Amino acid sequence: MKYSEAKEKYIHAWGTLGSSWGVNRTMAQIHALLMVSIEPLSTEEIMEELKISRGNANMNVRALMDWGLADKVLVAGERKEYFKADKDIMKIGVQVAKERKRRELDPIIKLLNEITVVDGDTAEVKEFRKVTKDLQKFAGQTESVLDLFIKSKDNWFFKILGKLR
Amino acid sequence: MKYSEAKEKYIHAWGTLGSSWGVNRTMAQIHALLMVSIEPLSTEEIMEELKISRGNANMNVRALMDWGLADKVLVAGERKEYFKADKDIMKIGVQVAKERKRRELDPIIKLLNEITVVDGDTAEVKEFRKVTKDLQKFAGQTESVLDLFIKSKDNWFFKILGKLR
DNA sequence: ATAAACTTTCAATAATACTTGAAAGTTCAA
DNA sequence: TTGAACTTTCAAGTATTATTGAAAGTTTAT
Repeated sequence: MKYSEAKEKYIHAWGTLGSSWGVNRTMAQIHALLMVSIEPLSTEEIMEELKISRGNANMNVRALMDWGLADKVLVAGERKEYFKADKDIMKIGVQVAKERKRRELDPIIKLLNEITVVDGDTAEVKEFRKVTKDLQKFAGQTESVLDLFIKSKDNWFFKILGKLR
Repeated sequence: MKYSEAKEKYIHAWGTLGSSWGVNRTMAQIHALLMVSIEPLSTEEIMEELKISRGNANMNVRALMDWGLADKVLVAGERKEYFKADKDIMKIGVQVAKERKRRELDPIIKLLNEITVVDGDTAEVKEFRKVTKDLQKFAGQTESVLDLFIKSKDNWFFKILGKLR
């Protein structure tokens, strides 16, 4: 397969995957682009490559930096800002896990803590309490796993997987 | 907290969570509703409770069944269909993992297999190959973990977690 | 066969999310 | 200070996705 074709497919696919992961398409595409480029890219270059506007490029590059998935790179003697992505896939995984935990799991845990103290003792309320307590437990376990993953310096996750098989 | 308030918050939150998980809001809300109700619910009851149209209720109930998260229940002597959700949170987790793997991971693995055979040996192409191979490896490992999780009869995931801490 | 009870479909509409591009803001060298 | 080089903002426009509701389809009892 030709490089240009492969690159295009890859960027496109990454965008699609991103959208089913709560990350918007363009942000995922910029990330994909930075992942495979050798040199850091400027906003101009990103705009050009992905055929997007300046505003869009700017917003999504900032979002990537928010997520800890891209960094500014200053080139000596240049005013322009350049951007690069970390290419270590495990680090990316950790970053994404961290962000999603913060944005999604944490609020859910907070909510569950609030609502499991619902008053009453009708069958309905008992059932509600049972279900939400189960969810709370599950959320707690998930949190523990994610915390371990996030804090892991090396790759315990897959080391364990190796032992299991 | 009053039951009605707690229930409302819970359904609302579940809907929000759902949307950042690739499941649409209404589908997640119907699921939340079925999770806490003691009896199976009819389309009418779902419409009433969530203030949604018949078409919407019907479509999303079907989607839930597609995902394996809800089942039809036939009540003797009734024409109407009723629906219930499995309340075992681990089973739900497994179902969701299964569906998402099929819809998201599988296509990515397929794509990576295609594009890692890109031809050329410029620095650019070499980098591309390196990055996509890493992704391929990561995707493969993720697949293995998911498969283990999906096939697990009991809860190995958290048993191991227990041993780790 | 008919009709009542119920479910499904789908074109139109509404809601949401994304993108643009030009104007405003910032920084810095001279 | 000025103005050129660059970045950020945001209102308006576009695209995408979800929802409605009425009509068409299906099933079952009689």
